[in-house]
Amino acid sequence: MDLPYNPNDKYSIIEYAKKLTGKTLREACNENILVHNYSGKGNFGQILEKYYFLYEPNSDAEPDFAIAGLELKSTPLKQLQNADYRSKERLVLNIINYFEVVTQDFETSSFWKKNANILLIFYLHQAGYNLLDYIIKLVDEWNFPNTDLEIIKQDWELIKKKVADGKAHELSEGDTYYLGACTKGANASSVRKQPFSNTPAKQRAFSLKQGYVNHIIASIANDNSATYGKLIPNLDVAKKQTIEDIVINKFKTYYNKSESEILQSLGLKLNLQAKNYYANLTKSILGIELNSEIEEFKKADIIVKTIRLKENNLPKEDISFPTFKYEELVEEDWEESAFKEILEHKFLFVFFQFEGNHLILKKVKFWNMPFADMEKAKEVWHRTKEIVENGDIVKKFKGVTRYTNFPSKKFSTVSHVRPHAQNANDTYPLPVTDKVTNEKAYTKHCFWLNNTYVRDEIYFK
DNA sequence: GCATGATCATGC
DNA sequence: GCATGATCATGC
Repeated sequence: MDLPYNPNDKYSIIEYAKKLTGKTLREACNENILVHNYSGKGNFGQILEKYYFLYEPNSDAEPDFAIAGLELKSTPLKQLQNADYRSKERLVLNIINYFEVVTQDFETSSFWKKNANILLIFYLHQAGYNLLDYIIKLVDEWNFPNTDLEIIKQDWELIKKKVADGKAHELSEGDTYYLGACTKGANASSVRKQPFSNTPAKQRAFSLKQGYVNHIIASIANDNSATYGKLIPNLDVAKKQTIEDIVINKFKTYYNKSESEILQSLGLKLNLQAKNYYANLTKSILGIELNSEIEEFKKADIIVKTIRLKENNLPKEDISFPTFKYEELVEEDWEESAFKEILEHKFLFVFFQFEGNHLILKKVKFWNMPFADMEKAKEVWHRTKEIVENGDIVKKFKGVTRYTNFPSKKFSTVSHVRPHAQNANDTYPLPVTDKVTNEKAYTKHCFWLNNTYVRDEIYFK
């Protein structure tokens, strides 16, 4: 069959692909597209392959254009209030074959064979639109810069090691920096065997973190609106030190110094009242300009939390997360819940401790939630969902309705649910009317990490 | 002194 | 106007 491009020539493929820019699938493909019978997630890509590139979708280990060595990926964008584009999600690459990965080296791995050179098609996802009418915004090839590739290789090695240790079922996206092991499959019961344990493991795929995809988007779109400072300046450094090594080394210089001593030795004057005070202090210690973002943190979706410990080592406050909408919570499954999504991130904790009125830098710690604790967080989430579903939020106690049934600190060592609102009248609608109050809305709440959990499982470990 | 509920301040 | 990080108030 005659193709409108040469599938053996990378530049011919890219040139043909770029004609998609500004178009929808409906506009770019012939009318056969109207009888497509692809449904469910991933069908944008399948339609693109069959009706634009004119080959049958497959699940080969080879790149989609094998001779040209090019893998085709289409992935959604979302648009921010300020009109900027961001990735709507992580970029899912090939499935991790647990039996195969432990026998491979990175350079000859099936991951690298398939994904060394990717042709990316970014389309704007718009709620309520037929996917044939999503507008394709950006098209270009992507090659990994060598410093990024070094980190991706380290991530790949860590995933391999976890499988080799018989812990494929404990994999988490938070384990790694740029390359994640994300769940892939219809639901939590999509499991498969692993080589060194009898415990079935969830099906997972290699994926690029959302923050990394944002970096790709900015790079392809030549968007230089944000400035970045690097922790890792070049490949030599990347080969010798991990992100973690570099950050901890830089902070170590200031361990056991007070905030004012740190500011003084950095020659820094910061507004203590400013909301970004701690973020700026962190940047300064890491040698990043205050008006710049930390490139590696952005790419790895790292969440930085500054903790102030009391003299007895207990964090002064619990850690809050964004409020949840009751109506959305009851529609979610744990696996794709907003709470789990946050807990799957890599965190950097910066610990200060009070000595009288002074705050002393004690240590920094990279952390992601261990598997067993994630299971405990899941129980808190399930209990919360159940309470909302049953309209069972408000509890009568001694005739007074000032308590809720939401899981408190007694329910779990890991997490609890508390208000997080402007005031008691700052509410979200309830999917089920509360049985006690007959109210159809309730004060905004969120999940919190218990301060005792932060002390025992993050600070002391 | 902590758990729980409530609220504030800043910045986008 | 609201999300986010931070903090306060009360009662046990």
